[in-house]
Amino acid sequence: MSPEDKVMHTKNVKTLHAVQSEVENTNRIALSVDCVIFGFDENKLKVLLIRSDLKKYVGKWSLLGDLVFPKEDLDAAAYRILKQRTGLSDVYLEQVHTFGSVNRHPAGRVVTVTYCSLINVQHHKINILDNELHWHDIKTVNDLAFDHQQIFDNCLKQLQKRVQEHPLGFNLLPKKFSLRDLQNLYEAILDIKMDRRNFRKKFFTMDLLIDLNEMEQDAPHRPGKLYTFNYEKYEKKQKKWVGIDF
Amino acid sequence: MSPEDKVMHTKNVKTLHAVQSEVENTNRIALSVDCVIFGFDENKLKVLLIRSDLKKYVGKWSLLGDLVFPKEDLDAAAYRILKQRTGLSDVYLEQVHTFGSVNRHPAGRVVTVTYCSLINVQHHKINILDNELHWHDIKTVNDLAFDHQQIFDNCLKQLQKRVQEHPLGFNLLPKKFSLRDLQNLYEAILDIKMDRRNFRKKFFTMDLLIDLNEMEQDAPHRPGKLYTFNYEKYEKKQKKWVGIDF
DNA sequence: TCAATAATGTGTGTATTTTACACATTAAAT
DNA sequence: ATTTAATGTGTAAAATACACACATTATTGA
Repeated sequence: MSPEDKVMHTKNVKTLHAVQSEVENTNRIALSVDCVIFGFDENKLKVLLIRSDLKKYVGKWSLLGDLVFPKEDLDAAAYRILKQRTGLSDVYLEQVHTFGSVNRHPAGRVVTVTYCSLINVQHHKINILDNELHWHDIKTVNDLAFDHQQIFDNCLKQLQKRVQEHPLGFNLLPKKFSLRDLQNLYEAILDIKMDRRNFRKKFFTMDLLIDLNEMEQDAPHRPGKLYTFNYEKYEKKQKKWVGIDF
Repeated sequence: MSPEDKVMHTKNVKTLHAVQSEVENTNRIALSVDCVIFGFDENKLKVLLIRSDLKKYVGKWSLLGDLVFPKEDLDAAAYRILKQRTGLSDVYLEQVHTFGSVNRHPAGRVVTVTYCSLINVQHHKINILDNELHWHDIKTVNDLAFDHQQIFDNCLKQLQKRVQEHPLGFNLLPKKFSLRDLQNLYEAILDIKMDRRNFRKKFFTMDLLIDLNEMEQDAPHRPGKLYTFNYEKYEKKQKKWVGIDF
């Protein structure tokens, strides 16, 4: 060990007190969570937005968020927002990215942890009576307040990727759905058209849908069969995962 | 607009001042970044760790991190750590996840944004003279300080996934490398064995390696050809990306 | 210098997966 | 009963992934 090493090492051991003072003093920053809440309605992917609560951004829409309380876990804060704004618990929620540019918020330094949430629009339609909250077709979303456009774009991109690798999409559908519903969902999320026969074949081959032996009701034409996703079976099977491709 | 809307809307508009007071008052939290710095040496994937600087965790190893300054971007803070600890700039760095359990840090509430960095060990070997810093074979990493084991596991898992989808791995290799080097790298990261012929075929088919018409020097046996990654070509080609599979 | 060694470098056949594509069937609406 | 608009199904071709064996080359050391 060289002399410098000893110095470095000694210098580097801190008492808990020393660290506490760093943590408690000037180095603190406001922390928020912002939720990108997706829904699927009328065969369109939608996102729940609220009118901005800041004068500077009046007229603009923004994501749903709030400051994190000092004694609140990050995920808990995100769930709090969701519960507050949609009335729903037990929804799909996943952290996506943290945005922390110094000047991203006009009120001062606010670092925000962003979450992606997928909910079944049917389940909470009753809670959305006021029009400060609104479901926006993702294709029309633009010019959000703060850096929320960037956050939204980032989140949508991640959703598009993850929905192909994990069975997230079902969170956006009713428990019982037709294959047409499922395909419409994927087409809306990925913004592409797919071949109906190949799409069905894919999901049948996966063997993760339970045929409920029920039919759609009130279909304008020939009703399709209803399915539900077999989460139990999915959990059990671990996917082979090697495949370099870029 | 209905009467309720007006009320809600009005209620929700805050002056910048009101928000500023929220941001400035009690709701502030210490924020840190932690870097999981990977290297590749002796055909093993390694991670750079430092002896814990807290008495409570004395003897344990921890990731490289520091508090974020109030006027410092998150990424800038991560780069600062990297520069400080490895002497390197212009390295691969990517945000991975933010950990914010209330009790994750003994000194109080500290939320940490974690980053994954990939560096070429050769480039900085000279900088690592003191022994408070050490490269650990990832297979022997366990029982880190704080929640750093969880952070490390999370980061490794993400690396394993991303290295298959993007050309990250080359950041861990010298500019010139043999196909054997490349295969060793993938085998070390993914912790699997691969068929040499198929591995080569894969990369040749991708057509993203530039044959330098040079040979390895000082190989103990027959030397292999040297290649370099064609970033320019890679940037240009956008990958087809649809393939539901879970 | 020559034999032994230990790696590099290459090709083919098979299985699996993806893609393109068309027609019969069913229930609802008129 | 006819029309309508959807559901439901199969097959051939192409592309990709996988398993697998032998000749070649530079180094080493006898």
